Amino acid sequence: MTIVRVALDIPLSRCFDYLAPEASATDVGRLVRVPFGRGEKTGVIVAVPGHSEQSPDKLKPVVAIERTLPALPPDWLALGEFCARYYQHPLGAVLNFALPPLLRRGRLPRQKKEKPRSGTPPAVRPALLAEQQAAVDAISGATGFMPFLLHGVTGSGKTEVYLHAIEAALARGRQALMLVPEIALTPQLEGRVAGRFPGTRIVAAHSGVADAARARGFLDALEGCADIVLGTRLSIFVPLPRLGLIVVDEEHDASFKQQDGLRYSARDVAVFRAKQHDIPVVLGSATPSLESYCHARNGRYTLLSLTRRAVAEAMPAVRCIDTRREKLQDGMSAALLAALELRLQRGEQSLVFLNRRGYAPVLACSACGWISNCRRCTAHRVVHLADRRMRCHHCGDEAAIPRACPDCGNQDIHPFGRGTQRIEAALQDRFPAARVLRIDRDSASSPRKWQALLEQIHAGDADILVGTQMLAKGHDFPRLTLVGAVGADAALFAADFRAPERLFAQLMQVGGRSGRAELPGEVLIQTEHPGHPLYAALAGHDYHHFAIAQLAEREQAGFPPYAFQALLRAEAREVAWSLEFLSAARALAQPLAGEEVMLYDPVPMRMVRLMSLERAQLLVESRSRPALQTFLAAWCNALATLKASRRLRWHLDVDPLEL
DNA sequence: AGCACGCCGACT
DNA sequence: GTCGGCGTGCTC
Repeated sequence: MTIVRVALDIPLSRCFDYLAPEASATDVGRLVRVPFGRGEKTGVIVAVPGHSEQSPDKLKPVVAIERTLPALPPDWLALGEFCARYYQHPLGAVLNFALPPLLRRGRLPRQKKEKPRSGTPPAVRPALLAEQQAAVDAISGATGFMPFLLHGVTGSGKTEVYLHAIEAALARGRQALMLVPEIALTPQLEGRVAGRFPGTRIVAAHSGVADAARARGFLDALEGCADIVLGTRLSIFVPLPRLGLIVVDEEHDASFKQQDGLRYSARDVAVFRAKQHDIPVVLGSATPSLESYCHARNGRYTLLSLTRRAVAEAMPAVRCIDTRREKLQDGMSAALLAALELRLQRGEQSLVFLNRRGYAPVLACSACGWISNCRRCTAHRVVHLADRRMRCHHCGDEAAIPRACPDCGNQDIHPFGRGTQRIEAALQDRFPAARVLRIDRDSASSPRKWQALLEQIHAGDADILVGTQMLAKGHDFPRLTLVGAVGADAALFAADFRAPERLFAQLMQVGGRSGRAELPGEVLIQTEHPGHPLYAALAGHDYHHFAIAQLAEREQAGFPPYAFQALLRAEAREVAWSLEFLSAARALAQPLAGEEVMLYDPVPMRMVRLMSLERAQLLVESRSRPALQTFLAAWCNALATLKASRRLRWHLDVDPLEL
């Protein structure tokens, strides 16, 4: 009697065996409907083992094996098994996550006639600079697994390198996979790729794609008829039998790391997958993650550099404005205001960058010390003057702005600090004739509104943009010649050891928005630490200097990438319960952690309360990834047996981005 | 995760 | 005497 081993989407790491009289080894990778408990579930056949550990009388027969779909290939299952092992997540849950929702439910997309893509002639291929050509040659010439770090300054034409490398892969009859950080960036990229490769089947894979289309794309890729898959982090799980190249654009971007469920890093999984397929992988960025840069320096990755802007133009002039001696006007220095005025006179656009939306981050009573705290989170409710409400940016808790202090009745309550709305209002007040446009998650709340704002900017219907990091990514504003950064210092001395890395990348990215076309750009950074090495490196456009200094600090402190980390987090109604669980988990870990694994003490999280749950975490660290992996596997096993683990929510985050 | 079983408090 | 609370255990 044939036995099939099935991975099911339940929070258990083991698989379940079933009887399947007509099954054979060719059914590995097929979806299967099985009885489970009182009901039925859909799972994936991961093996057809000769024997079962389970006593034969306990084995139930499968309901049906889905044979109209092609079986998922062994390498796809192996990818899932790797993720399950590495991220300590149940295999069934990983495979379920990797499948498009429609297939997950055992449904098939309606066979859609392939709409023939217009046979427009390929878009013109701009001539490559020598550096670009060298990068393309290196990537296309790679045989077998080879990770590249493509470090290219803003405007150096990284995308052109990707497209050439993809072209070479297609010419060899292979498929290409390209990952980008955000959905918002895929449509324009899709257009560019489609224009470049007419006659190829391009599949978009991200959460914005409708269920049927997503399943269709998945199956097309699986059957080998899709040539290029383009998408966000989840597209790393699209099966590609002829895969020949993986590209991860903006590889430093935090959105490649999933922050719930299967907490995987699509960038890291991409490298694994390239190794698995024995193909090259290109990680591209103007500000590479220190992890990738470290690999490039120690020779594990090949560094490809694009140092020159493809369109002949200078890098923007970056300058610090020392705000220590000055009385700021609405948070802005005289120098910044003068620079804005100059752009207004010249009819050029400016951008004031400030990573804080709302009017003011907090409302406070001057008499009794009352503060607009959120009822559910350890956070302040932010003043939104536009709709006269105060709102928590973490949980959405909101209320009307009170006329008087809720505690003492004092009418003298004030907003403190400033956000984009306040800067917008101040600028409008100061430059009444200027068209000030605010771009943040409030003003660009839907794709339609975002699109409208973009069109407004491009049409030249805006003089001063006030925006958050939303504006930093992927958009060109030809008439933008000034970027002013306000309130950047906050990240300089933040508790998170990755904060400087993020700040540098962010300022580099937002600075890169200025000075395209023939107009030279200028970046002004308001700071109380004008001599800080981070700003000096930024002014010198010297990523390497900054990165090397940061790596030295990290090595000194024993932080990643010189150590590997995992975080056990717990959340409960009271932080004491979370801490109690973590203490028990730590006790359990003690005998499992050898010399090489370091256990820290459980601590409340920096923002203890979120959505009425109080959180704590326990950091585990090792210089050796294998040692950490071995430990985590054993620990996870033990944790499952801990009965306290069922009374609260907990999860393990391997390679966490935020501590 | 679901879903049963199972043993202790307030209700017709 | 029952209804129902959620602690504990199992699912091939």
